Amino acid sequence: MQQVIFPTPDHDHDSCASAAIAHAEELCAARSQRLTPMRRHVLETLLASHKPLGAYEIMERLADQGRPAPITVYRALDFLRDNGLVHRIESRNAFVACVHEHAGSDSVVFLICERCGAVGEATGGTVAEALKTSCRAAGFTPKSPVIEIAGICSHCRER
Amino acid sequence: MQQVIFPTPDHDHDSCASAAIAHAEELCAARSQRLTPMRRHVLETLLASHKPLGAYEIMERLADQGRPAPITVYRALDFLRDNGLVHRIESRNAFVACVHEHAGSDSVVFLICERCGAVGEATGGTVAEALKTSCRAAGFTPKSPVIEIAGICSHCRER
DNA sequence: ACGCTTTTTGCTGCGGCGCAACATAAAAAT
DNA sequence: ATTTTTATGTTGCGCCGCAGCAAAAAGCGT
Repeated sequence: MQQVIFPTPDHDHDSCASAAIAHAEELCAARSQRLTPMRRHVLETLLASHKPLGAYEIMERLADQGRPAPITVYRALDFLRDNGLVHRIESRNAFVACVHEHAGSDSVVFLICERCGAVGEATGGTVAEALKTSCRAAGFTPKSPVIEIAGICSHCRER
Repeated sequence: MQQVIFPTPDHDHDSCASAAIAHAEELCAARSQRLTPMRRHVLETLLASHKPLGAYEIMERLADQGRPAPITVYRALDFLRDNGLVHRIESRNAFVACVHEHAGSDSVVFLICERCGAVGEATGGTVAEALKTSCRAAGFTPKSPVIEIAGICSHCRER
């Protein structure tokens, strides 16, 4: 876990969100995928919160632009996930915007603060290696590791 | 991941189930917790399947003894989880009986076969260490790691 | 054995999650 | 401009998970 990205409570949401949007735009252009208004809105909503949001919560936050149906949000989320722009937090039935650029299909470790709800994302170098080795030993061919750790983040701990 | 327990398709369900029940009985006795008929039925159901089951599927499999309400199953599952006899598979909204005896609060790695649905349980020695170290580096205080890996088990791969 | 407390189970009801199936609209391609 | 593809809207439904209260069962002291 070389690189840990934990959003500080006081960082500049706006700039990091717009950077992420810019990245999403590039990426979609490069793949000739379409970052439609709907998909963009969903991504922006997640970026603005910096916390995991349920699909229905995303719906509500988009209510001003004409509240979309659940399925619409799920479809946008599917698209964003397929393109590595959003992750699903299984243990929360929720979604977060990805704040770093994935090199291919890295395994990612999520650190979920139980107090403030923030989600830190870490590229799991050592951990991924250990997992791969262990899977091989078990004759198991892994596809998508889900690693989610609940706990208390450093900012909350200091209080 | 020193010890990997993946149920072979041809192993003796009955004997491993009865062993697990015996263990559950001892453990509850030692803690003066009550392994009531309902709780025992739920545990037996999970042991008999050796695959993750949703709460509602457990319900159906108990229908012959008078189908319990969902909440009843959930309460039994809560009890069994509290005592480390059952795990929840977050990525599946389902539950599996624990087939090995946990030494305290080990972190466990679940290997979930996408083809046959079997769940291998592995004590995550190396992985757990790597995770702990990484969390410390990030200033994150971990509680309960959730590690679930989807893939293909060795038995299915050979076909 | 009796009442009292604690624990467990049953019952009713509800809200969140996730998507299938079909219809419509918008964008790309020819 | 028409056809083809892709995205969004609409309707509806099934699963998941539990709150809140009532009833029953198990432990406990006298």
